[in-house]
Amino acid sequence: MAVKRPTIADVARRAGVSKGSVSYALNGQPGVSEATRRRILAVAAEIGFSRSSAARALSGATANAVGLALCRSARTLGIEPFFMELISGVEAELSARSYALTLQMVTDQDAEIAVHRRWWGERRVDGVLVCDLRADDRRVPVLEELGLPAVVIGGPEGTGTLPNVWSDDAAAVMDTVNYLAALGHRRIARVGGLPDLLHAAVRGTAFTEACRRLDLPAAVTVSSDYTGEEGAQATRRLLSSSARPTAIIYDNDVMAIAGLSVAQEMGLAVPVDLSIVAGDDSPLCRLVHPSLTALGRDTPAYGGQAARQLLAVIGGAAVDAVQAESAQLTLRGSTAPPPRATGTAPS
Amino acid sequence: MAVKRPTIADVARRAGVSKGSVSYALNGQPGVSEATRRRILAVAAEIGFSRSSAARALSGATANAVGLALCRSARTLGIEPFFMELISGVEAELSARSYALTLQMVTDQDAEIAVHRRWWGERRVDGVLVCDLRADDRRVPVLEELGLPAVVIGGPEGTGTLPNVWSDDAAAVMDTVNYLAALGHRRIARVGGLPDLLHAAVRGTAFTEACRRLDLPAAVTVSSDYTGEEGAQATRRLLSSSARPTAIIYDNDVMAIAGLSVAQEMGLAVPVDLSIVAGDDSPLCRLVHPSLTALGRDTPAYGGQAARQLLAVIGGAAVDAVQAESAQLTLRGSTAPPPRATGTAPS
DNA sequence: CTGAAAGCGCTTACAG
DNA sequence: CTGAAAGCGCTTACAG
Repeated sequence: MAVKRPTIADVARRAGVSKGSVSYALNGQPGVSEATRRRILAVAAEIGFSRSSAARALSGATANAVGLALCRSARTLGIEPFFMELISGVEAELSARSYALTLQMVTDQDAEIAVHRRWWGERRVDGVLVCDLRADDRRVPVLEELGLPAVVIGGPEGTGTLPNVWSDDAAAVMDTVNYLAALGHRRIARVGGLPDLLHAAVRGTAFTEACRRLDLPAAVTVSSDYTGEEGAQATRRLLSSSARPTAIIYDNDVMAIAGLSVAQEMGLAVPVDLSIVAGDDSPLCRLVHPSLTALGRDTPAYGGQAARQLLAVIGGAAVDAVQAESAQLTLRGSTAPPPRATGTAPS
Repeated sequence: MAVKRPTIADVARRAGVSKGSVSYALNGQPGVSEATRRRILAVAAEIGFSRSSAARALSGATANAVGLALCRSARTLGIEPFFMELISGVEAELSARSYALTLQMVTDQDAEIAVHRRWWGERRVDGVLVCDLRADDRRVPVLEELGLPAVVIGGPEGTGTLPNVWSDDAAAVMDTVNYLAALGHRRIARVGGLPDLLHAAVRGTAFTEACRRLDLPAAVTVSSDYTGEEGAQATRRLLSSSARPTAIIYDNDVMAIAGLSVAQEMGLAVPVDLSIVAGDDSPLCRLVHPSLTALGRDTPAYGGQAARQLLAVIGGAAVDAVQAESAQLTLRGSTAPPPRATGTAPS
């Protein structure tokens, strides 16, 4: 038996006040005495009243919703812990402030832009979060033009006038290279992510630069799409080359796990013959044997930070870029000094 | 520079018709000539008009949104491909019909019920999807009472009058046990999920029943919370017991991977000394070495099915339970006949 | 501090 | 087929 939804008029009638007073009481605004406010709130709670989000949105208030469009396939999203952890963090922050999260999957940047335009036209969301920033990202100017509050998760470059939350990926990669070099590795390779993504490019540049500084030869980077398949394929190629690397850095956890399997199939022991570092830490890295040394950070907290910033922008605050903590290297069982036999002899 | 959002009045003015006509044209309803309809749609497209979702919702139409509350921690959600794949499937179906997905994380069933009540009161969603059905699930009577359209992902028992999408978990488990028994395994154990969850209970019962029919001794089930930690712990316990199982069935993929690592740590070769079956298939199962034999199904399609059903309920259709395909066993490298030495001698 | 009223942008009977 | 108008449930100036 469907229940009838109470409206603000029901509350007003039962409390013996006008609808306006109920609204003021609910919004915590002046205009009602403390006693009246209490009575109104009690009545509202008693009859289980919630204000219609549609009516609130229509009368000029906000939609109380934030949008997130994700441009990855179902399979990639499923297997990458990163996004779900990010979403969890975002959502926790939003729901604490009674904001809803509206999620949409898109297939490409054009579709995402269309979604943003539609959300804006429909007034469905008060603002959006932007992931996977690309070089000359076309979403940025559109959001600027629309005036739709937005926060970029990424950067610090390429965000236009939009505020952003970012972490220093370059530093994290350099730390990793330095650590491997300190162990004695000379031939370090990297399996990077989609080269179009700005953060992947930043990491790639940092990797090359770190290797150059340490005077390491042939800092090979192979690009991939973050899937296990491509991670495995890249690993096979690297390990079959004449100057086989003694350490490989992967841009995420899934590829690192795939790389570990490939090494094992090829009869290489990890970490004795090959060291592996996963570029994202997640519980997956502790599941495999040996467990993987990984670059980790608190992804839910990162998402929460972005959500807080977006709510501030929506609230009209002037918001600057926020730098989150950099990823930290957690040492586990997949890294060790290189085998002596395969070390490059000093010339 | 923020752009002004066009309203239906802007379209009406430019097209030289009334607002009512624009509405009819946009809704594909009779009341406008074909020529007028075309002109109106052209104008709407030209000025980038989208109807305000708030205004539509307020004037009696639907919210065009569907809600999903998830009761798992950020970490669990992140590492379990199942939920993100389910969400992807749901979302793909919804966005094809211009419905939004509103997502919220909750900590327990009370919180979830509160969210459902609030969504209903706010008219924020037109219906909800219900996951992780429990015995005597308290969400069911609440949704029935509110009359909020809902579809349960699970069952077939315990769904009350709510329609549901389910797959035959019992059959899948029985298939698995039969397969392992056919390989020659006699001591099969199972690492199950949260015993409160109805589908975990169904699988547990099916497992016990299948073992009984095949006259297998000691069909041990250890319960867990689906995390790698508990999966590893349960595996250690099972493999340390005097009558060590020669095969273990895990209720998801993450625990199976954790179990594989534990076996390797304990010096057991998979599948020579121990066979492993993962109760969920995902790309993770192909990443590890050996790859895992797994019970798989098309999870995005399952979510899509649920979404279609919910949209039908929202549309006022009488909707029955839908049975999705059962999970199918995909044979990979983690299953083989048991070691002969450890087989139970015929008495 | 309180009440009556306009208005947000749609949809939908209701007359023409 | 078309137009004028009421109404959805709120918020918020505006008088009292």
